[in-house]
Amino acid sequence: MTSAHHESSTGRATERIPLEEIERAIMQISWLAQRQFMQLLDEDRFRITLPQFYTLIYLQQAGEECKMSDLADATHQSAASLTGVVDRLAEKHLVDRTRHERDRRQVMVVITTRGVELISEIRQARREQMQMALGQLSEQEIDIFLHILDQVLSGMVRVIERGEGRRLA
Amino acid sequence: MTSAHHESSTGRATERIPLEEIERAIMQISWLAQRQFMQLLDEDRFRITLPQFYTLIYLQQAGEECKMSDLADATHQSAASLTGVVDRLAEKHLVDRTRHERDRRQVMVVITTRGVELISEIRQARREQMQMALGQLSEQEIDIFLHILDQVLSGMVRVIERGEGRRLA
DNA sequence: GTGATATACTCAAGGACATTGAATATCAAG
DNA sequence: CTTGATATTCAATGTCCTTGAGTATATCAC
Repeated sequence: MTSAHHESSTGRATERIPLEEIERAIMQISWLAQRQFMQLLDEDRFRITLPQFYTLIYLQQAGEECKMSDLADATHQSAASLTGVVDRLAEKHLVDRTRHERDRRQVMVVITTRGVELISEIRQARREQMQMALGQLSEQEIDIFLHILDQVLSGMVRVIERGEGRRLA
Repeated sequence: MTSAHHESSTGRATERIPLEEIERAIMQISWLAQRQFMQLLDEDRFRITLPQFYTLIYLQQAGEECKMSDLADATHQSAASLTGVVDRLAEKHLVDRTRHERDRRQVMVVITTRGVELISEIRQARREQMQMALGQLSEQEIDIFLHILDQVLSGMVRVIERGEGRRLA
């Protein structure tokens, strides 16, 4: 799995369609990104998990307290699963749980100052890793890549939301 | 988390460097790709997990039996973790474990015919999802994207191998 | 005002997989 | 034969995923 283009460098007898190549590359990047990021997050200075991290990221971007149900939807986690994730984040004082001012069924979650600081440190460490990984790309390539990544991301959001809709049906 | 470019569409007071944007986009794509793929793999017709899938993919690409230690390295899983993953794959008759012909410490793993078939079906289903996600890209964009993805992947492999080397140090 | 229904979140059970450290079996070198 | 190294598995613990159920609360219809 060390080369994304391995099979294509062999004979051209079987022409590869580019979408398959992209599928494979995204698959490998997703897996590698996940394993690499797990290693980084497991360092002594951080000690959080991927689901915890993405939950914090969402809360930070939201800028204000969130409903558990919105947080679950946005991070594509089930409500049951998210309850435990937020439990562990609260134990680490990275989030606080509060009540909705009017609707007592709803639990609100907000990132703490400590949580914001942790996210900031993690992103700095990530930036360093990413710079190592992407250092060979030209500025033009970076701009094009970014533009296409946005479109890919939009497409993926549509697909996953459709999949979740189908599951609720 | 529904727009990869959300913050950039706000005021230009704080200029974003493209590497940060790429970092964020890759982070989001990784997370979404993982959640989306988990849903697909959990369908009744497949019923395997991400670690199981990537382990099978590697075995299929290897084309022959692999040592457990090589398989662990290539898939970035610990040997202890891989033992359980291979246990469960064997229970589902997707892999077989055999002995090394000379070195009895080594356990060899090979994908079965049934495993190859499952991988094939999953990739077909993935292709359909990816086509939905990427359908809006032009052929030129696809070619450029693929080219850059390969470079990104190579860079990430270097980073993760460096990280694992540091851990062994 | 009451009962029915829906919503929001949590709990419980079970399974998968991640970690660390130890155990066991085997191989190679001297 | 001994010693050190290697390969894999085991055990304990923690995290997170699922499904289904439980509890509290809000809304709706009459």
